[in-house]
Amino acid sequence: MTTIVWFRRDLRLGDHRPLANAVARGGAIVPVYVHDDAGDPWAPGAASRVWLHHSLAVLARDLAARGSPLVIRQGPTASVLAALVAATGADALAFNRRHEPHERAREAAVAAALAARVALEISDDGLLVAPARLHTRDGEPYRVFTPFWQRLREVFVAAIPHAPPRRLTPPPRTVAGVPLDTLALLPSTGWDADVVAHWSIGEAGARRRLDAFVADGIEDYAAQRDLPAADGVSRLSPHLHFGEISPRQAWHAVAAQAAASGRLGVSDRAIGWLRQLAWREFAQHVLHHYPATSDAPLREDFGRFPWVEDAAGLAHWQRGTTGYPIVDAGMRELWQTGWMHNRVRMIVASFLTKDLGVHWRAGAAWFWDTLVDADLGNNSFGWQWTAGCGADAAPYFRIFNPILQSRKFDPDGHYLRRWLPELASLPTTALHAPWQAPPTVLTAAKVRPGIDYPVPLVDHGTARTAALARLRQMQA
DNA sequence: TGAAATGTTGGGGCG
DNA sequence: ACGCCCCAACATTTC
Repeated sequence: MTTIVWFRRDLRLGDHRPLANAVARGGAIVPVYVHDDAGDPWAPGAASRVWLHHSLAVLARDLAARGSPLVIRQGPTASVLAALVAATGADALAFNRRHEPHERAREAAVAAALAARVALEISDDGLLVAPARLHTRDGEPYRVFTPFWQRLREVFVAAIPHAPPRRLTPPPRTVAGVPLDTLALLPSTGWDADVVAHWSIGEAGARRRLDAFVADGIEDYAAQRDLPAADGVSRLSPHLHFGEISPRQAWHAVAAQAAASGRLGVSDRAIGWLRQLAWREFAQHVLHHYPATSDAPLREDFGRFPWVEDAAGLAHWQRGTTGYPIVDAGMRELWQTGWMHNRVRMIVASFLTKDLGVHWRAGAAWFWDTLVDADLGNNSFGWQWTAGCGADAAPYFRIFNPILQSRKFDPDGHYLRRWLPELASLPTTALHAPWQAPPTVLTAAKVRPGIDYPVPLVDHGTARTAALARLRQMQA
């Protein structure tokens, strides 16, 4: 009995059903990763590739330590796996589903090539609940979050996650693979060192972060989560995207912490974080049911929205030189760390799609390349939500005022000063909108408008009016 | 998981 | 003392 376990975005040993089932059944296990970007319109971006490299390295080390090394191969997935089946005489192929359109196509190709030759054991550990299990009374997919969340809480049963296997039986004959470096996931220029330094990539690091957050952070989450200067969010998104922990493990950790502190259920404050986990779940389900939404608006009337061609504006937004400090701080945090606080993601996304009128796909593409947690479901969902064309979307007219948001959520300016050192000497009153400050204040802080820090790309009031006019144009 | 525009109210300055 | 106005504070509606 030999099982091939095909690893994808489930780069962990704990709470991994394909692996746990294979171990329980007995026999040899061949862990495999197949690198196959050809033809994938949403192949991982630069930041994701960096994370993937390091996460694979950790997984390979952990698998080797348990007795069956990771086999890395590249090429068309179906033929690579077929070759492995032939070489190992495997009886079963076990893997976790993914819900991106291109990944579902890969799964179909694999099934077509191998269903007659091996048993296919397909799990869905990337989600709390399989998409087919959650639907409205009419049998339709949910398109509004609140009823989705209520139903999810009824359907999902928190179970104790599978423990990681201690020992894996290798196949009788060593299976050849390629070295990880062959995949060339890392950039040649070395920009990735700064990004990697901000994280502890891999299953053990993910577990530590989850445990630390549940122990120390979750009770303050409701009060801190919207403050980008605070260390108030879990920062688990890249670990969840790559499957270094599962959402079930995350949910269980919260529930176990509640039980350990003698509560009957999860506290109201911790529920707020589980709710965020459910937004992730919702985004995955939406992409599953509406696979075109990585590229096309869910709301079809937005198909004729008059987006603005503004290459220069887009470039300023990407580089963090819009002249709006909260926008620029966020974009620089993204560039330097591969991550951005979610409150700031909403602000920068609103600025791009509404103040500049640039198509949400341009923003989604930039995030895709620069975020270490880039995830097709979450990214497409989030951008469509902001643009007003997605599921449970903010009404189009809900336009963020970057100055008010900045004053409200970074009142002391710690976040702005951290990412915009050229403004650090400004008094807090002037920090959120430097162009409004008296010249004497700017001079004293050594800020020359247009030289040390850009003047605003647009006037928000004017830009807002123009954005509302574009909406009326669409509706006309 | 908005913000601006508009409406309402009530305290206080002032003639 | 009274009416008038201003406007902050808050509420509602509108985008």
